[in-house]
Amino acid sequence: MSRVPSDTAPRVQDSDLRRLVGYNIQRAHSAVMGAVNRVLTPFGLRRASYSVLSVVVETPGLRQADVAQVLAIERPNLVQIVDGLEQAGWIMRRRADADKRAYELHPTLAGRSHYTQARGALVAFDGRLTADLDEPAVLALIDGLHAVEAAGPEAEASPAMENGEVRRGVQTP
Amino acid sequence: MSRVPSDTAPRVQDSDLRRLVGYNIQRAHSAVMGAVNRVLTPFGLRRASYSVLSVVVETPGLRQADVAQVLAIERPNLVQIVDGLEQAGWIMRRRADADKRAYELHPTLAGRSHYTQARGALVAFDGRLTADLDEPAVLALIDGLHAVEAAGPEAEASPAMENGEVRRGVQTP
DNA sequence: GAAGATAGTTATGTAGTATAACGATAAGCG
DNA sequence: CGCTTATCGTTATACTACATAACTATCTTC
Repeated sequence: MSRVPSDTAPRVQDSDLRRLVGYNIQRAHSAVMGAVNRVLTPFGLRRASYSVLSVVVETPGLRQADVAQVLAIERPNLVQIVDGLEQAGWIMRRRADADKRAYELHPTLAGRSHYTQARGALVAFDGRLTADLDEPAVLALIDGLHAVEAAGPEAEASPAMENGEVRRGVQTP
Repeated sequence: MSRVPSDTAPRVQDSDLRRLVGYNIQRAHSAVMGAVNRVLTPFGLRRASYSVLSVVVETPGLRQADVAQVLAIERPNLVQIVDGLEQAGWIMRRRADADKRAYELHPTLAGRSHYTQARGALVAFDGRLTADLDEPAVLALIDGLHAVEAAGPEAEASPAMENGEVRRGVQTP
């Protein structure tokens, strides 16, 4: 070891990026999601199917479009997820009497039980993620993430995109 | 319109998921990253290439493997990113005299300038993401994300709890 | 009853990321 | 020294998540 720049301190070479909330979200996301999947895999679930099962157990009778909106996923992608959950016997599609196009989603008994078990494992894992934080810090973290999520769509309207065009090269690296 | 189950309040149907830090990270991530890309696109950059350019400007002379490690991306994926940045004239590959296999990455003058401009736009956008939070809240958010990122890999080890583990954080009733 | 909107579905595309394996060079060890 | 093993950059490839267009059946509206 011991080559290159300054061999003194363990300098962090992404300190510029670390000031960006978005970069920290991305790093935390990629550091955590693989592990979440590995927690859910033994239950035959993925992140998306777990979240759908959660919503269906929590609020039975929602239609697929409602679930898609709640979870902010596209309806086409929801179809296969619901297929999988239904074939596993954890939820049921029931035609809505008010609207013969729509399906209401209901959990089965097995689905409720299975969700409870998976949730136990996932909540335990999630708690370990924040083991180094006290409770106010965890609440501040969740609250901050929620605020960022809410601000996300609106923040990209460029209010102060003054003068000069910056683009020079036409590259796309 | 107005057909929902109980038409009283705008009930949140993912409250069970909202207690999970991981879920909030995922939602914030998907709410923000598209916008980040749209901020960077006018500069001919993507999230990954921006982060590489940032590290190369901040710490010139790192080798590709070092950059990959700093950014937690796989070396194969770094190759095309460096290709793009080099073809755009923003960074250079320089053979390391100590190791004829390795390339040291250095920013060009144009690269430094371009990075400064892109960073301006991105920092402005990132600030808008947290416009609803005061500064302590932003610091708590970043700190919490960093803690989660650090805990991520270790948190998935054994479901078998070792000795007295203090369970803090948010629990389900 | 016709026109347009909506629910679920199918097919398909794209971006991000991960893995295996290769040639070239380096480092370790007899 | 010569052999083995490890590392650097690279290529090719695969998989996952996510997004869009368009179809059908039905609903809504006038």
